[in-house]
Amino acid sequence: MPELPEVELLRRELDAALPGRWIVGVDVRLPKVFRADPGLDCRDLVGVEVRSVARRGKHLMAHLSGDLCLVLHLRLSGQLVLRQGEATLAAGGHPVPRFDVQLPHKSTHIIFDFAAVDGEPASPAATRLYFTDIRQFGFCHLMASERLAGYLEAKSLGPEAIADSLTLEEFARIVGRRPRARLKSLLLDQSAVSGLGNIYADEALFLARLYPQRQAGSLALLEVSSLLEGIRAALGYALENGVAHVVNGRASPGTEFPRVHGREGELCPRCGAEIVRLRLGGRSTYFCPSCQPERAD
DNA sequence: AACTACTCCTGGAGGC
DNA sequence: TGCCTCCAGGAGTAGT
Repeated sequence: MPELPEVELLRRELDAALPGRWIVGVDVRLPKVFRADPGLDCRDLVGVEVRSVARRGKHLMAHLSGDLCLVLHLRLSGQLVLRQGEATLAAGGHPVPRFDVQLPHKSTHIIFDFAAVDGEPASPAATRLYFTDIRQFGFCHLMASERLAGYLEAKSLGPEAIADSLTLEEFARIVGRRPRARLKSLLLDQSAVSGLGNIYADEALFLARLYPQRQAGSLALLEVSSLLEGIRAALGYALENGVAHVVNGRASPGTEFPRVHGREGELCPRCGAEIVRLRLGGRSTYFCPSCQPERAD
């Protein structure tokens, strides 16, 4: 599912391709996925220029001319594909359906049309951004730029999981604030640290050799440090080497990343023990019972 | 504070 | 083949 690495890699592609382009049309095919603040609607996007594409946690923010901002959240299965004619200029988010299929299709809910930019032929192939979401949980939200800070504030997002500014000292403080929380739940809580989802939370705990059900308050400082390193390593690996490929809760065969998530019954790449699945808060959690023992020795 | 359960939704998998 | 049930999950909310 799109988590921080998927969203960040998509952001980079969009930020390389969209700024300077003007929106000339918006086709909202599924109204519930397009939200707007009072007094605004999708027609206000026509004639607006994209200035930059930013990210906070798993939220994408397109900063627009006219003091507007479009916030996107992909949730479970959202994806964005930017096409110019047949060519794909940017694509990311949930890998299903594949990025190279014919667009639009029945799960394409919003289409943004862009005008040609300077240097392109007078009538270039149409440039379109397709918002697709099989499960329809993702959304776009149009608001005035000045409203963005308040909007994000209301989400109570914790610090970015990969920010250099997230020091061990601060992370220890965050962990210490929820002493009874299970580690897995803590990592999924966007108000603690933002950006992790089910996949990378499992990977971070595996790298840190920590049992997902450990209570946060039971960690020694060295373990808190390992956990922070595990988070950075799991996210950093995905940002540098390509994102984890997991579909319907199963890791793709033949891949080595993710290492434990979606691999129940497979062998731990570190010690060879069998990877176990646990249901925690209604969510599947995968770990190695040998590398991540219940009690620290 | 921290847990569970439920909601939104579709598509894929497995059972029979 | 087809119908049924279950499962995947981010985040919000309600209840305990």
